[in-house]
Amino acid sequence: MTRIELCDIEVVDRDAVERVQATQAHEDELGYLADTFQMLASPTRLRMVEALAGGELCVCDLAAVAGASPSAVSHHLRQLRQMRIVRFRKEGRMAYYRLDDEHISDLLRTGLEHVRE
Amino acid sequence: MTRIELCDIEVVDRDAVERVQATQAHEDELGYLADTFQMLASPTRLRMVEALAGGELCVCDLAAVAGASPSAVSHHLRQLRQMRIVRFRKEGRMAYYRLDDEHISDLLRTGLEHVRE
DNA sequence: TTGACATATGAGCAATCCTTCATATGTTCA
DNA sequence: TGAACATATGAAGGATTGCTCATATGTCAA
Repeated sequence: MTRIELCDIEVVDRDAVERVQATQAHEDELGYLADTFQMLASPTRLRMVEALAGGELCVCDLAAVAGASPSAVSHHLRQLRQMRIVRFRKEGRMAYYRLDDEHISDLLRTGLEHVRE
Repeated sequence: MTRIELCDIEVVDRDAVERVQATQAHEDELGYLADTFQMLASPTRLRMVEALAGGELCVCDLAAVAGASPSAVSHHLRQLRQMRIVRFRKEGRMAYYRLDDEHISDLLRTGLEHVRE
């Protein structure tokens, strides 16, 4: 933990700061949450997630919808899998992806509402 | 628009692809949405946003809560302002920031639910 | 078994991000 | 007015990202 630059009075409202600090999520939880939002911070991945909000799709069709190469899409899918944004099932040589849970489409919908307001 | 690599059969389920394409958000909207999620994709900014979910704070206190320098926090706040994640009011030489609307705390809550499940 | 194909993955590169340092702006108070 | 201070901002550098290209894996069909 490096020493941080601070205002001379340190904090303006010490009570407010301590109240906030008491309720903050833990470090690792926040890091994980940041990584989760990072997954939604790319237009290509957003197109993929938006497409999957309508139902499962194979990698090939995801690539067509997202306007990206199957390779790029596959790289993205691995990240989305690791962050539990998507799940997939294998059927022969095909892989069908879907959103992991309803939180993801919630995030998408709320985000769209925000940018459209 | 560069030519994209495609599976030989082009798409597996043409109907599904066309159905999805018909309902996708527009390019600029998705770009804007991606930028919005990008704002939530940094632990420091997340701590700031989480803190502001509890009420308004000045830059100095935000820096204390986020464990970052006032300079770094100010840079982040400019971005958050530009993406309409936060609003602020000036009072003398102080600046008090708050979340722009309830969508932001919704995103935070839903995100936390997702990572905690 | 062999060739074609859907998907996955490693390396590498340009672009972007997050922070620090230095400095600027505007306000308060002595 | 001038010093102190809260906040803002530009430049710069190391870290991270998103893509492409090359290649690997596993499946299907002839």
